[in-house]
Amino acid sequence: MTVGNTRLDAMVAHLRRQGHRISPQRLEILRELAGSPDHPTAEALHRRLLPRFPAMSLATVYKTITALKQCGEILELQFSDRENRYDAIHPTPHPHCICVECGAVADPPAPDTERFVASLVEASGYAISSHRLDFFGLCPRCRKKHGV
Amino acid sequence: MTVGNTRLDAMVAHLRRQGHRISPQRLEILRELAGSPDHPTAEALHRRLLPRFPAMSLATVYKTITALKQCGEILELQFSDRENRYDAIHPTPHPHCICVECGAVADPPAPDTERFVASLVEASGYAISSHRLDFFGLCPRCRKKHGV
DNA sequence: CTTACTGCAAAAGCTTTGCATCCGT
DNA sequence: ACGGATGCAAAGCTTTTGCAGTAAG
Repeated sequence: MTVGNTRLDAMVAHLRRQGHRISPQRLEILRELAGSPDHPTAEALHRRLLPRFPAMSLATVYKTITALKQCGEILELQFSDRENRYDAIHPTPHPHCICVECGAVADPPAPDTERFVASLVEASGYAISSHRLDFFGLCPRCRKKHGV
Repeated sequence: MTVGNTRLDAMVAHLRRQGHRISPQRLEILRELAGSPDHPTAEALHRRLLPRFPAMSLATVYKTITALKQCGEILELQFSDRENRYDAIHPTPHPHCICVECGAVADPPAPDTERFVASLVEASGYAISSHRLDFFGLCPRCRKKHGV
């Protein structure tokens, strides 16, 4: 059962390489991120770790996220009307599906993203370096509840 | 010189139809939006209108934006680390280019957006109703400054 | 040992809300 | 006249920052 540490190891290594230190709290935050495909919020991470670190501060979570952003080891999905969501499992830009009812965020089976991005990059006149592709709608579970 | 009022008229009509009233301030906010292809922030709108309405409150701008959102007559580009930007000229989802240096937002000559969106909608399992396609990079002007 | 990290509390930044008054319709 | 709009100020939420103490390397 030593599989699945790849992402964790990569994050730890990259942080160390950048001069960051790995405290027990930070290690657990990274582990939680590496094992959370649900694109958690900072608060959700904090909540999940409180049992293990009853004194952990939410600021510590944010500071770790800041370090990861600086390393390009986490993707931040910004929202102005709710908490940001994070994806440290796939830190490079890719499409997301966001439920307008329950807020769930998922990685859809991405189709020909490459081609689409390439064509826009070419036509834009901008020197594109990154992108964000969000799709809003009802997730499968909320669809059932509404019979849609 | 009566061209270009189409969007303004549509916004006014839609707001009226929803029971909203059109005050002089509100009319000017709508006019400013209809004539601003630069995706202004709420504060930018406020700033541009102050000469005409020295007592206008920023809250009034936000309240008008809220009414427009309710009517689907404005597109809101949310950000958590800077002010939201608004597009009332093209209120339906479409790609945007955002300059990571100066913050400029532009509508690129969109390519086959339809096909891309359709393919993702189909594969996602979500009942997609809307989307947001952002591309980040240097705008033409900032490219020159950096010789990129 | 040096310097980054932690936890707490305060601050910051943008958007929303409450309220009295004003004004569209 | 009725009920929405305005302006001001206060509140709200999420994220960031300052600081003294602690601990990683």
